[in-house]
Order: sequence, then C-alpha cells, then structure tokens
Amino acid sequence: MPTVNPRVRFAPSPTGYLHIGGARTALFNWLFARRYGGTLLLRIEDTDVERNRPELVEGILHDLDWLGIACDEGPYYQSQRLTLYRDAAESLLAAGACFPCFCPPAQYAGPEAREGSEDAEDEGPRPRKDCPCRNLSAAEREEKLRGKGLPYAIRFQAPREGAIRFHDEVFGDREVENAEIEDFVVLRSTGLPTYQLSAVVDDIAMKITHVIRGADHLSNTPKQVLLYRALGAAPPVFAHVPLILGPDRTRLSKRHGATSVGAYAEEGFLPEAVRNFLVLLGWSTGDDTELLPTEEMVRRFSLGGVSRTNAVFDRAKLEWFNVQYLQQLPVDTLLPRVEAALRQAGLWQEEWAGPQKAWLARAVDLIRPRTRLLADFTTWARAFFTDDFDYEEPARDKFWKDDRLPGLLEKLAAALEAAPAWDHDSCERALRDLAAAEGVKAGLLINATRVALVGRAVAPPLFETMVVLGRDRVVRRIRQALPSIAAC
RNA sequence: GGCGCCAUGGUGCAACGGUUAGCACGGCAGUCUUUCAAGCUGCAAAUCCGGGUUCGAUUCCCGGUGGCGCUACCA
Repeated sequence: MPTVNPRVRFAPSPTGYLHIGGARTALFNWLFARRYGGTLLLRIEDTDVERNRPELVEGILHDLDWLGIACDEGPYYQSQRLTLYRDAAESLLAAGACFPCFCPPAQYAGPEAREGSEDAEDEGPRPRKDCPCRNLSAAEREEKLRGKGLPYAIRFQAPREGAIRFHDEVFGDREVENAEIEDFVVLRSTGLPTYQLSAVVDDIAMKITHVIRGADHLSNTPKQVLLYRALGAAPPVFAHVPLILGPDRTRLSKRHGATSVGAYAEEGFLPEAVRNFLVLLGWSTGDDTELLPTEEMVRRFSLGGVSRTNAVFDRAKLEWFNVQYLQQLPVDTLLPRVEAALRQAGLWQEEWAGPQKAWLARAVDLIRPRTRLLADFTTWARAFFTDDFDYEEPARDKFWKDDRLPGLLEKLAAALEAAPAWDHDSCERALRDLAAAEGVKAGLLINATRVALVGRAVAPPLFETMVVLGRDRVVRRIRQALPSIAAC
C-alpha cells in the first residue's frame, strides 16, 4: 500500500553531540518525510538525568540546521512530558500488564568495566528473564507497598508463551519467542520512564507512522511491540538502518577522531557533501549513481534501498565528495561559505561584501580547483590578499635555483609595469617576449614568478593569478622577492 | 554465556539462479600541463569456509567462522 503523509521522528538523546550515525538517521527520516509528503518531528529523549547534558541540545539543533535537515514539529522534550509516561505506567499496572518490582537496582558499571571483570564467572548465572517480584501475591505487594512503603520500579510482565512478531521494512518479518523477553523496567523507582516506555508512549501520542532508527534498536523492538499491544495501540512500521562503524569496525565513537558533524563543519566540509556522503552509507539508488543533488535524493529515496550491512566510515571518500561540491557549487552559493571561513580566520575585508564582490568571486573561482576543504581558502587568502606569507622551502629549491633569475625577474617587473594593459594576454605577452629576448624558456620565468607572487609551487595558473592580484601587487612582490631569489 | 542480525576488492555500493562479477573512493602507472590540483587512460585488488538444492550458485538452504547488536531502574 502506498505511503501517504507519514509522520516520522528523529529522537536523539542529549548525551553527546550530533554524531555521524545520528545525522544519517536524521537524514533518512527527513528524506522519507520529504519524499512522501510527510512530517518530521524532533524529540529530545532526555529521561536519563545522569547522562543528560541539556546544553548539548543547542548544538544538535545547530548541526541539524547546518545539514539542511529542517524539522516540521518540535523539538519536544520528554523531560516535559513525564506525567504522560507515569500515567501510562500506572494504567499498565492497573491492567495487570505490569507489576511493581522491589528489587534493588542492579549496579551498572558500564560496558567496559563489565567486560573486564567477568572472566571469572564466564559460566556464572545469567540474569533471569523473570523478576521474582512478578510472582508476589496481591497481599505481599500490598504489604510492601502500603505497609513498608518500599520504593519500587514498574516492570512489564512479559508473556511466557508464544511469540511476538513484527515487520521491519529493512530486515523483513521478525519473530521472537516471548520466553526470550525479560521483565523489563518501564518506570524507574525515581518515577522516570525508561526508553522503552517513553518512546512508545510518545510515538503513539505523536501518531508516528514509521519508526526509522538505528539497528541497535532492532533487538528491543519486540518489547516495544508488546507495549503497543498493552497500551491498545497498533505498532508503526519499523525500519532499522544499519550502523556506521569506525575504520576498526567497531561502533563509531569519540576515539575514532572527529565523529561529530560539527567537527566536520569546522574543518571546512560542505553540508551538501556530508549529506551526499551520509546518504550512501547504508542506502543506494540501486544503480551506480553517487552524486545526488538534494532534489534527486528526495525523489529517489526509499526504504527498499536500505542495506542490512553495517558500513565503515571512510573519510577519504567524504573528502572526495567535498571536492566534488567545492568544484561544482555555483559561486553564489559558495561565496557565503568562504566568507564565513575567512571571517573565522580574521582575513575578511568588508569591501568584499560590496564593491569588490565580483573580484572576490573571480578569485574564489581561481583557487577553488585546488581546494579540498573550505579551510583551504584561508590558506590561499593569506597568500592572495595579504603580503603576509613565506616562500616555501620546496618551492624555492625547485624553482629559484638559477643565477640568471634575479636579473630576469627585475626586467620582468619592469616589463609588467610598462605593459599596455593588465589582462591575461598582455601579462603573458610581456613574459614570453622577455623570455624570447633573453633566450630562456618561458617555464623558467613562469615558475619562478609564481613562487615570488604567492610563495608556493602549488598555485593556480600564473597569468590568471596576476590578473586577480593586480599590477601593483604583482610588480611589488616580484621586486620584494629579488633578494631572496639571489640568496638561493 | 544467551538471543539476534550481517558477510562481494582496503572502503562504500551494484549484480535480487546464468555477466569476462559492474561502479565509485583509495592505491599504483601513464597522459595533459606553466607548478600543483583537477581531468583523461590503464593496472592491481573481492564473492569468508564447508556442505547441500539445482543443468547452473555471489544469489536459495544447513553448519562453521568472523564482525556487530541486544542481553541496564542507558538510549
């Protein structure tokens, strides 16, 4: 049946910045909503007071915005909807789907500590699926509850027979024995809900039709389906997307270096490139298309194209996408990004926003074929727009080791100063005529001059560079370089 | 440990019973050039292993191995 006006959500928990994996999940949800004329809402899952860092929400919002992922509703905060979950838990309790649990909370030491200290009890008893409290008689419960006033959590009373089944758009039909499902906590003794409860209650309340999330939730989905049932609601369509792993094939985390989208933004990646890179992690068009403008991404996206295999994050490919977009973006789109980078580096000059805008656009077009990151523009800007740069060692060694150079460049400066016009062809004529008259190869002058002008061997074509720099600057820089060349 | 998911070159994806197993990134080589980058051309590089099913398996089934996930009063 056709998907019409779906309601989907992106539901990060503010325990860290927006990382690559979360961004990809958000992107898939966004594409799905756009593709089918649906609604994307944002929900902050901040029910874990221990780990929760409210100040991170702003960053997540900012990074989503940077990526161009706009939400239609929200953000909703689960921390502001607590009574909803409490009421749901109470009603499940009243209906007998849940029971109060008086066990002391299991001390959790974290995954790392857990692994290390467990070799001794490899064969030791494993947590029971059944909580002992589920068998308490009504009288016993009453006694602990009212009599002793003991604190309690609320656990879901998992069925012990049969199986639960659900459909996943990516992983297909799933069936899990109820016996495999433990009596999971739904409401902590603090009165705060666990993920299982709050997610389901909200997805029902917010009328979510498709739950698109990381595959790490696949194993928990049966519990949630049980909750939907107990709450008298129909489960949504599930679509679990494979995880993104680091180069060492473990889950992407801080120790893999930059994993937050904010870090990539700062490094000078373009949101277009990051998006294009991310959409191809765990999804493909079905053919060999890789460069996908937003409209086409939206037009072609479907859950059917989502893979079941975890993907390894490959920075080299991300950089390649960035190069593609850096070269292809219309200059008007690129200019503001360059401006931001230059401002950050303290190299921005206000007249570039006004009268010299066309000139800046030209300069940007000249250098962009040699950039991989936005940040590269600042390196170039320093050499192009200020005289504050050094002559790079390798460049000097390669192109300045010729005794004739000082004399030749002095003449070149004079010739350029006297050139009838200042454009590509007259610059070239001046240089080539000089080379011919002096009986040297033009390349000798071209390469030496380039280093004198921008300090490096890696640079745009010389005559175009001259035009952009302007006559005064060119002549001045050649003369300034003379002593250094002579010293070579 | 239990339960589950996954498995195509180093990496991301194609091939959904029949192809010389395709594309891209990366690597290497060549080419163009005024340096560098880009571009172009070429090269190396993969179906995890073992059984089935089938005329025929990358593809379907079973077992193994490996990776990952879940197994928390985290999400």
